[in-house]
Order: sequence, then structure tokens, then C-alpha cells
Amino acid sequence: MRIATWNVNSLRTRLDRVLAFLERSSIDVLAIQETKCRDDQLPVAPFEAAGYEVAHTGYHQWNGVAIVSRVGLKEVETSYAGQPAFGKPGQEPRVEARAIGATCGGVRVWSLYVPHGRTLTDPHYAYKLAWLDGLRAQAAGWLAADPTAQVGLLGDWNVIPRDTDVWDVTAFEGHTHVSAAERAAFAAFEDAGYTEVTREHLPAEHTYTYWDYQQLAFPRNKGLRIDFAYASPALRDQVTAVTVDRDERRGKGASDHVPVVLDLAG
DNA sequence: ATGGTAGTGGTACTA
Repeated sequence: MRIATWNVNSLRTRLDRVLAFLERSSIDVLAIQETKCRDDQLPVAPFEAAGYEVAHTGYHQWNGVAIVSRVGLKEVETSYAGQPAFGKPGQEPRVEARAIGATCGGVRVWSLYVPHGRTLTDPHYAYKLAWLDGLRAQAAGWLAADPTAQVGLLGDWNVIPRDTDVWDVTAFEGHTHVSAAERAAFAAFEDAGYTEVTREHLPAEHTYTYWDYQQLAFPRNKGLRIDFAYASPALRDQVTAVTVDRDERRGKGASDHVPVVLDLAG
């Protein structure tokens, strides 16, 4: 079985690329982030025609997460328990479309779009830390309830865990993604019993999954490693290989992120 | 050359 994660930066704009990727790479389950559409705008028919089911949550033109599967799609949840809400000052805080879970082929798959944080003094930054901490607490509970569960936490984590996960970490001094608090919140998933399997299989430094659209970042290889997959022990045991589809960043109409693919035994 | 990238939606906001 093959499971992948990909921040597509608009599913409607990227639909042809997503369908081509599913076929080219024989993907069974795809965790998608930043669909940038409401449920009623989701292009479902093209996926069904290709043999996939789709689960999605999206409220407007921002965020939006989905799971696409051809090995079953059951027990869909469109947020995790206790997921923090966010709203601008003076607005009612709302739980955003940043997490969706479903059971596919025996694996509990979560597609996650961790809040960006914006700046270290922005309320969005505190929201980001709370969001990660809340998810970790739930994920620890899932394992406590069933230590043999196959659970995958896949997505755009918006954290640069190591200095060598960016072309020049000094360019990020004073910015989000590299702060000690964010890195601690990310690392806490290891303490909760999960293993970040993409690094386990792809340990090379400067292995990037994202290149900004600006400043010719991709041709200059000024990238970030921010897309990851935490796996429970039972799922980790099944992972035989991980691939970053770097070529997907090429050409006209690319997302700024590329897919990360997990090969599973059986 | 007073910009710079992209998407959505609407004359701004997010990343």
C-alpha cells in the first residue's frame, strides 16, 4: 500500500496534477492540505471516476483538508477532539478546517494543516502551539487506548525541526517555524510514542518538501522541510520506503509543496 | 523597471 501527503495549494487549480500524481505513483491513500474550497465546491466526480472515495472539510477559500482513498474510507472525523478555535479580535473564534481523519485500509490516517503562526508575537503563533499540543494530547490518547493501532499523522506541519532543514537558517532568525517552542511542540510527538518516518527513511540533510514561489526559490534550491509523517509503532513497522516527489515542483502550475510518499508492506 | 509569487474572491488576505 502507498500513502502520500501533499499540500496542493488549491485542489481545483491543481486537480489535473493531483489526478496525474495518483495514477503515476499508484497512490492508494492521499492526505491533501490547502484545498482552498468549501465542501460544495469540491471536485468529487473526477476522483470517483478514477476509483477513489473522498472525504473533505472546508469552510471558505482558506485551509481545507481532504483524504482520498481507493482502499476504503470509514469513520471520518473533521477535527480532532479539543481542536483549538481561532478568530480575529472581535470575531467569534472558530475551529478551522485543518484536520481530517479516516480509516483507510486498516490505517487511521490524519491529514493535517498546522497553523502557520505568522509572527512570533501574533496571536496566530500561540494558536499554533496550542494546536500542536492539543493534537499531541489526542494522539497520545489514541495509542494509550490501542498500542497496536496503525496511526499516521501526515501533513504540512509548518515547523522546520532542524537547522539543516532549510537552505540558510540564519535567514529565519526571529521568524516562525524555527523557534525553540515550535520545535519542542513538534518533537513532543516522539515522546508520545510516534516516529517521524520520513526522516527515518530520508535522513539526508537539506531534503526539502517546499520552495516558495518568490525569488526563484526552486531554481536556487532555497527550500524548507516542513511536510512530515508521524507513525505509531505498528505503522512504523510497515513503512519500507519514503520518497519526496521533487519533480512535482517543476513546470507551470506547480504547488509550492511536493508530495511525500510512504511505501507500506502488505 | 518603484516590482518582486500564487490563489481566491472581490477592491484584501493568507501563505
